Amino acid sequence: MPEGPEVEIVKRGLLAIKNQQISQIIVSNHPKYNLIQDRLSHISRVLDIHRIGKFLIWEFDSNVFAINHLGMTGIWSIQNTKEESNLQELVLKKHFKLGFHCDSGDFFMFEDIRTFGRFEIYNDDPRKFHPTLVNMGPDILDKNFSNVEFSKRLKGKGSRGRSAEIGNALLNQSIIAGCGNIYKSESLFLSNIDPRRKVNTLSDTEMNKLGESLQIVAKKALEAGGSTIRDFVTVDGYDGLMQNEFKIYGKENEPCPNCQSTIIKIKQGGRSTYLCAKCQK
DNA sequence: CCAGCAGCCTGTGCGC
DNA sequence: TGCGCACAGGCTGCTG
Repeated sequence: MPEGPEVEIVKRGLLAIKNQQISQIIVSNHPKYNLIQDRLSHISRVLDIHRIGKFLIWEFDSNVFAINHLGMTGIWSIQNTKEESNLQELVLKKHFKLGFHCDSGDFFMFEDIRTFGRFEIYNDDPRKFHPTLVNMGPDILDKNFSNVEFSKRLKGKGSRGRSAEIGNALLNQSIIAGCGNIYKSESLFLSNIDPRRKVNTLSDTEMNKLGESLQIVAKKALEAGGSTIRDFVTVDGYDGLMQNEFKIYGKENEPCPNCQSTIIKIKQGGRSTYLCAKCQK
């Protein structure tokens, strides 16, 4: 579901839980979740929530951490439960997975339709040792984003460079963190680069331009409150507006905003990719 | 080390 | 109205 900017927006909303007193943790019976109840039994507060790429890292008291990923359809929301019946209703919802009930009455609830999401408990900060997190590439929202580091990872370690298509490489989080299928198409369009180009054919100038474009698109998405195609909403239930700003994503058969030629849709690695074959070389 | 692919899931929208 | 199919914003683990 969400890419880096959407996860950042979710994180900012969730920070409302910081330092609240958690009175009750409710976990669904789903096999992916039913074991975490015990491992959360000693926690009473959230100290902080961090984002790394599309992952949220929850930092609780008692030295407990969680790796939380929204997958495609994970949704956090803040619900009011002044009446006990409200709470019962919420936890019975079909895709309810996990919830933190606070003394204030706030109920922080995680739902996940396709259960691609995760909430896994650790006794140390997983950013220090979890391979996926340790190897994460530069983040598209990082103010100190390094084009040098991005290019280095894009080129890979072999002398011949990567043979993957750039459209696929941008979904590799160890190359660039926080980019997903939508912003992939948007930033390649902004860079005038054809998604089918092999990474090892890109010039340094093109890589730099791509690095810049990724940041421009991500920043714009963040300011627009994220993209709501289907499921994404803020924790307060608001849709994003970035989908109204798309230049290319989802615009098959529509005219290119630059040159008016017809936008095409192709399959790359099983995913839809949109491009203007005239503008993107 | 790298590229490609199946698999994990449910819901929706389309054509027939 | 119902059925089958393709598709959906992501990641992991396996193969070669």
